Amino acid sequence: MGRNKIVMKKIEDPGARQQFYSKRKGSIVKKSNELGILCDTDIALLMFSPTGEVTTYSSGKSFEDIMINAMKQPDELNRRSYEPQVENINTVEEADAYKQYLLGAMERIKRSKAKLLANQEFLQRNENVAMALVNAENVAAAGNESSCSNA
Amino acid sequence: MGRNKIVMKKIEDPGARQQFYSKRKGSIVKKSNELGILCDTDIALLMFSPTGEVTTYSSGKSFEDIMINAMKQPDELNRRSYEPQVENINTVEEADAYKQYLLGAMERIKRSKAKLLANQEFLQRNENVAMALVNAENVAAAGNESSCSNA
DNA sequence: AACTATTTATAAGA
DNA sequence: TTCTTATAAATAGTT
Repeated sequence: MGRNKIVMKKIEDPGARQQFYSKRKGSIVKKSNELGILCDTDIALLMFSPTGEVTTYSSGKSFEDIMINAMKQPDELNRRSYEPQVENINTVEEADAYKQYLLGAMERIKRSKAKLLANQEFLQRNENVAMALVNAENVAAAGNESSCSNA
Repeated sequence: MGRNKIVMKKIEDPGARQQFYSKRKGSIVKKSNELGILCDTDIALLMFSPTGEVTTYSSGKSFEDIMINAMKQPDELNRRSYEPQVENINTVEEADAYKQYLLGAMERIKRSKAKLLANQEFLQRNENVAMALVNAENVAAAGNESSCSNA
């Protein structure tokens, strides 16, 4: 959208390419932000500049939260699963870095799960107490007596 | 860009919201594709529709390849690291699903690393052979003799 | 899904 | 780099 139509081909001049990238990146982030707000939905963007600098954008939630949710869903556009294409890891160092990331993620998920289990147990215990109270109430009602307990 | 300016606020009518999402999603994917081509760079998109359907787009490489590369880089826009925000996992089942994903990723990365190490050893061995040949060549040259070998 | 009046994005140029 | 402006594109409302 400008003085001339754009030609869909790599911009060879590095300066012009970087300039183009900066402008367009901004608009895509802007549009994504609008979409996230107007549709109240999760959007995640990840882009590399021509010089290798990473930009992420995520609406509301963190980028990885959105990723985690996506892993639970089938994918509409490209049918690939979210499996690492390991061909793209070119050195043992890169493999190790990714492994470290995964180990960290595992550790966090382990702690998270422990917390969830603890919460579940707590809720279950509360439910048991509630059930006991309801039963006691029923018995009491049947006997036309009433009693209250906060225990 | 239309008959009226847009109001930056959630579209409450579900039908209108879904329609808006479809239109805008298309343009963001289109713009991202253009950016990927014109700048010859990696772009990854992940969006949820208002009804929870996931769309991903990735230029060239697979979505997760781009993710893996991004994990090796500092992030410009949002300073969050790519750590799972475990608050977003609400059930033990979700935690287990994500754990299974991570275990799979670990396994694949392990195999990838083994392959890389094997390749490195192979290259190292070849380099040793090459060095030996070069040395032999130098010795031969010093003695003004020449010999060829394809071994 | 198609049509347009308008708004928005943006390619070139300053 | 930032601003300006002519023009291309996107798109809101409508059908």
